[in-house]
Amino acid sequence: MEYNFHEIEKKWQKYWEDNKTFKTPDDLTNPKKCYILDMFPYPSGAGLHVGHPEGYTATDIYSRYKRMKGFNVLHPMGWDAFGLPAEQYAIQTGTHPSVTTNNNCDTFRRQIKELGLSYDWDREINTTDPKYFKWTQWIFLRLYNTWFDEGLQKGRPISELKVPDTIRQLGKNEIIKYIDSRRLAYYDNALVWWCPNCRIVCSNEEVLNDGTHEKCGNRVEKKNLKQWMLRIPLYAERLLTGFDKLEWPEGIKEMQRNWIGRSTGAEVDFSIDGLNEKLTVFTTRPDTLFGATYMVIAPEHQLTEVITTGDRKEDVEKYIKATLLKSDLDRTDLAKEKSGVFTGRYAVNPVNKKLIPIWVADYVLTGYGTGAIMAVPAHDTRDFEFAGKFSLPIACIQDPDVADTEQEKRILEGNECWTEDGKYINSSDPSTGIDINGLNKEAGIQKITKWLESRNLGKAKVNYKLRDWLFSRQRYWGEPFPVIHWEDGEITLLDEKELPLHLPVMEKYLPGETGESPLANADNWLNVTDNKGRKGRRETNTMPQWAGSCWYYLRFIDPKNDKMIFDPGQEKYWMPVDLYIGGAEHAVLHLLYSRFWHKVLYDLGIVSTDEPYQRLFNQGMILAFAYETESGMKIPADQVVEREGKHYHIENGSELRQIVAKMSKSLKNVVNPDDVTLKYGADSLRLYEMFMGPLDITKPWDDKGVKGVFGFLGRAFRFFSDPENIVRGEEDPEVLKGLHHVIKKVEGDIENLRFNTAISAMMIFLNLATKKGKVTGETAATFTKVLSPFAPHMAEELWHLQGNTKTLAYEQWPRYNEEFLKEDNFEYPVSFNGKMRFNILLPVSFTKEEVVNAVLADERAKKWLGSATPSNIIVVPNRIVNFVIKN
RNA sequence: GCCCGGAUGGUGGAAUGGUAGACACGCAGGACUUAAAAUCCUGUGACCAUAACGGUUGUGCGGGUUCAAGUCCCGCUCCGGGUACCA
Repeated sequence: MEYNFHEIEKKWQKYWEDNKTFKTPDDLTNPKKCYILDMFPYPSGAGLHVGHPEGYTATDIYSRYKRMKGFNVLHPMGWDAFGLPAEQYAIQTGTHPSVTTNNNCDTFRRQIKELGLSYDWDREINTTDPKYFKWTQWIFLRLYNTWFDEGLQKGRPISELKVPDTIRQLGKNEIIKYIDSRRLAYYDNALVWWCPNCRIVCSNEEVLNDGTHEKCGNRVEKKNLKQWMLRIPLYAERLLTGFDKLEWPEGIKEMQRNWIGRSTGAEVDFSIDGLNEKLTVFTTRPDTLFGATYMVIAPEHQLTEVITTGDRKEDVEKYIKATLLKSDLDRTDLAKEKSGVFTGRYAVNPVNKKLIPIWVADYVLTGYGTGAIMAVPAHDTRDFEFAGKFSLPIACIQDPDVADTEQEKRILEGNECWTEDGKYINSSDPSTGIDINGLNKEAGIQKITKWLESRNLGKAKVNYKLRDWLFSRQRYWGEPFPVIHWEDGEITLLDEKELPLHLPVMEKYLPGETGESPLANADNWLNVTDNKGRKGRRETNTMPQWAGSCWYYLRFIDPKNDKMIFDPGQEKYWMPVDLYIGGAEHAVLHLLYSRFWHKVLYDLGIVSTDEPYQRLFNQGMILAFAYETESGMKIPADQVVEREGKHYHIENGSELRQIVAKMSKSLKNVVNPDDVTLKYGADSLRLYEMFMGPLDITKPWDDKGVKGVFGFLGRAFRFFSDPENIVRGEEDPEVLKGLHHVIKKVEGDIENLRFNTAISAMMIFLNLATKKGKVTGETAATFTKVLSPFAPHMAEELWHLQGNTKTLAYEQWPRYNEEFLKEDNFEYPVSFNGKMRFNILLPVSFTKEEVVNAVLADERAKKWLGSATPSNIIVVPNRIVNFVIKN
């Protein structure tokens, strides 16, 4: 029978849909459960590209396999549908973003269904649906009403926060201020990049070197905007320790650890000469205090103005202005040439009471530590560079552990920077009573930190790179904050019962010129009056796209519940997510934010697990071939012709190099899954996506490769659908061995997400079966089951042709029998000094001695051994024989 | 610069420290066909050699550990991703 994939695929997709084959079981008594999740997509107008089906196919195979293994499987799909493109389109055309979004979702849903993925479509969710974002807003209320108890390392309801009496005495305003300062969500000014042309806040990476916006080329400016922020750094420690139990790729854990950026050190207070202020610095090297010869504060530091003396004001102000104009990248670029100005003021070094000058420089950042540093040029490369440029003193306080005496001399004289370990010198002062001379780094840090703490001059301190999360956008198409700002300055949140707060319908979606969200123009929606006549305005910022994706896995558990965020019993059954697959581009942000929310919900008793995603896997990017000339000029794929495996320019005939690059319109190398499905069918697309290589690596799409798996499916179908090939009676032992081998191999490979080798094992079996020409009906049925997670349409069709009337989706996964896998003989590779020379077939039961004797009796061994006597003979049973000959 | 990942035939890739190149693409030859496509069969790392057998070499580069290294260790080169002076 010919392999008519179009007909087969249409037929079974309809069957699955009509019969709701993949509806999640309601019976929660089955102890075997598996929650398998894809990172849900943003439904762009461009439709699916071949990168999407990679992860989706992987989870689909895993889901189908787990069902056959008797698991209750939860495998849902939905849309992360808030986002800029729909809003931009609305600005241009006036079409409401929900219309665009729904159209895009329809396209995505159709395309995904055409791939035969076994989602439970009854659980589809959409982050832009008010029934969904009602609960996103609900979580925001929780964040706002939670504080972090550092002692218990746990989030707690704000009602449990004790306000100190000293604050209480200061009155209502101070109490509110205190409470607000402890909430996980707070409202504050934040300095952000603003593009006046696009009327949008830009991220650092969107701002180019020359200070222009990468999207429009216009100059951006720094703007202070009122923003919602989330105190994620409070959870830094929990986010770090949570990794321990998780089955995540080590590299991803490492990237998140680096992002959180824990560092230990000390905070040290410096008093300021002539002012009743102190300057606190964070340092990882309190041991180098004696080497601190100047200080630097960030231009944005709140004390900069106070510290600057009259005669220096002009210079400092000029410098601050210049800094504000630079993009962050610019600031770092100029870092090669460090810049800074003297404030005219001096600080007192607490260890020796020496006066050291205070400078302002943009290499010190406000966002990290305390925004001020003590500079130790002799032992910090940045400080060394800066001191060199501005002729500041360099005091070496550590005799370096270095063998090179010339280098040692340079370091001691302050002509070279030393950041490694060594023995302290010049590090004592009788007047303050501290002496660490002779100690090494570790001991020095300990001693001086203790000394600082005993004198109340500083304390040990852990610092994180992780910063507060800027959690608002000046956009229309996002979740509205359930927040009202009253005329008297009070901020209140809507009551739970008032949710969801809908987005108003508008005619114009353009943001305001001043950085205000388009919502500021929705007068009817915006202005509110309470029952006492007090006037207020709703929050006009909306939440970032992260909000919806931070918790969607929880809603899938009980997506239609309109009474609660989800049913706790069902949550307890399904959580945590057992397998989570998505692109590595979300390695840090999405996963970190999502873990943070989850931990807050856990602390509040809303979810039952501390971590959301037990096992994580990142699929690699799919690239495509592209072509370039000898000189490296890129040639669009439609201008390239292939002859005898080589590539030539269609016009001038010059030979081109095949390279691997990202798919892009300009290179004309974008692959659309619809084209592949049309030509080869969904099963072939699925199979090729998996056969290309390991799931986690970056790999190029090759249309020719699809032909390979298409050929395999065609051969398989023709062979197993032909009654002449299916016989009764005993199975051929070789076929039986092959069959049980493939069951075992595919099973192990699916568990380890190594689908490429599973497919090649199936190819090997098919090659064997076709060579034999005949298999039993039982073998055919078993192989059909093994193939079914990979090529489900074809497998259902074969299953049907084999006389079955029900779907095979819930058939039991075949069990392999080790007995059939046993070999009688093993073909030993025999090597001499590690070089393989020949093979010899011997019974597996042979002892080492028997093996050696059998090999020595072989003519070929005599040839390689010659007259020499082996000094050693290594026999690894059923693996290798190696003769060691010394010459 | 730093962090993470990678480098194996013409191509994608396979290989618990134990026969490097499974499986597939491509290519070459053959069968079928008036012909092509499709399908099927055979060969295919490179080099040397042959009537045939065979041999040498080979996993980015240089060292090392080991009876044995694509795999482990040290030092590099190049490529991809992330990040931007993190005190």
